[in-house]
Amino acid sequence: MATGRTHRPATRSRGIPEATVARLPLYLRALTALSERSVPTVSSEELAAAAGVNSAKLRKDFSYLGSYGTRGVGYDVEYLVYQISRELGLTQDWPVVIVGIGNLGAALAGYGGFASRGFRVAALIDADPALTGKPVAGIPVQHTDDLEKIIKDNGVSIGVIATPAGVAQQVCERLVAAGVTSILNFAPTVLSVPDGVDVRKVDLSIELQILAFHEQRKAGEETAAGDVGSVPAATRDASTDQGPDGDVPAVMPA
Amino acid sequence: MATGRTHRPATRSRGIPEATVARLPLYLRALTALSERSVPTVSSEELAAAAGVNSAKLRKDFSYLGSYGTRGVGYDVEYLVYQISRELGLTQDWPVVIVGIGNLGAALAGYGGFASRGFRVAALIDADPALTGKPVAGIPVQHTDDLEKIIKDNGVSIGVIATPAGVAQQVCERLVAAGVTSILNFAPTVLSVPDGVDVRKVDLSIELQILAFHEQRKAGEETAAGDVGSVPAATRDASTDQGPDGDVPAVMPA
DNA sequence: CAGTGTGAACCTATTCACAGCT
DNA sequence: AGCTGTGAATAGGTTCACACTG
Repeated sequence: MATGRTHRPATRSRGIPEATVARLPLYLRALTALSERSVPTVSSEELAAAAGVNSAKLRKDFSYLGSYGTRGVGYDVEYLVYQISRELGLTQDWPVVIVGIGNLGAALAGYGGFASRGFRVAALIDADPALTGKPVAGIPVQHTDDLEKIIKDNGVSIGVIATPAGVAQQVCERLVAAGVTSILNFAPTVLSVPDGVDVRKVDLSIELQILAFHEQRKAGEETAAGDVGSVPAATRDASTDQGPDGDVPAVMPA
Repeated sequence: MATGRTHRPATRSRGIPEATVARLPLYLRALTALSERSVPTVSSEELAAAAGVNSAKLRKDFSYLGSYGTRGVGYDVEYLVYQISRELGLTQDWPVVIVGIGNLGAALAGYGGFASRGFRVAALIDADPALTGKPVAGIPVQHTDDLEKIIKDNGVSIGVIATPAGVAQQVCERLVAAGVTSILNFAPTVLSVPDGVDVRKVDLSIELQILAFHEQRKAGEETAAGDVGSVPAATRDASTDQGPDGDVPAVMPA
């Protein structure tokens, strides 16, 4: 409990706001779809609609990357795909380990989203000896004892924790000690990490609770229904980010 | 432009800020742990540490709920657990359906986080007839054909989408048409929904990309120690950007 | 013109710091 | 004395609206 690291001194990166970074993957996905349909250019309006954001926000976001559009025309799809990929660091290979191969870990291992876009599952790790050697999604599970060696041999800097909450912190510490500096945490617990390590968390139960809050409110307001102007934001979608560096972001479960 | 946006105070009713709502589940989890250890009271400092936030923020958050603390003492654990639970709507039962029982859907069905705290998996739904009737995590899978009936019979207002991206939008529309007003989306696609429906998304690949962004920057800064100056966001000129000109991608994840 | 790029206004969230209660 | 509750200050993010450009 000693380290109550909850600060995020992490140098306010020059440039790109965190909220923008969190949306880049969204733009990239929309652009990739356009690219596959061989669409050559898009306007901020069209792309924004596809990504579910408003166009002013999108233009502002892109302006942080540079001036990649053409006035009167729009953005070159291929070019933007490349620029965003580069900005996100997806032009390189990111080996990832998944620790905790239960139902969730196994599902993650098989998830296609990993394979695409530069992420590669370098290893699956679990503490259960019965699993050791058994292939999950085509990858043999390795034992926790070898965690440090696996991390180092594969040059892994991103770790995914899908263990029970009770062991998440200690797994986290071993990952960090072995050299991991980014962690995606699916365990329902707050991880404390040293400065310089990023943690993002995905928490199903938190997401449901947030939905329940709004759901309850809707129910309560039915009576006070005032047909008046519709609620704002059409294509509104849930917030997303909030993930400063080493501390409490809060989003997505799984 | 064209869009006649009727500006409207989103935060109707005395609103608890969205950012605060997103943290309440975190506090609740920490408080529940304290409760189980029979700790009677906590200070904002202690609770904040357990939840991984700073104490001023926590106190401010609680102040939106009312004055539930005692100056000079702290907060009564049990009382706070109750107040937050009530605020989040967890004192009632929320039947939930999961649509798409693949690896992920099955993992979600088995996830303990559901059971606790008022959420109950009312049904599992999948389009594959081969799955129909087969129990997953003890619950028999039902066929998509019966989706509307299931929603209505169970009074479901929260739906979880764990289908492939390609069918997520249409599943979403059926859920909404049947009466669901809150959706937790695990499919990597942007859902568009009518006003009044909340969508929260959980996207593994987005999270990884955000981590990759920061990871890349860490690597890049190892050399450039002094990041002092900081370029004014505005007026940034291209001279400092890595020249994208000549270098053509070539290898790009599709 | 159509559509980008961006200052400026606006809104939301975090942090500070201290008055006020127990 | 200790700790909450909160106005005020600050920082961060979004939206507006329009000058400017291809």
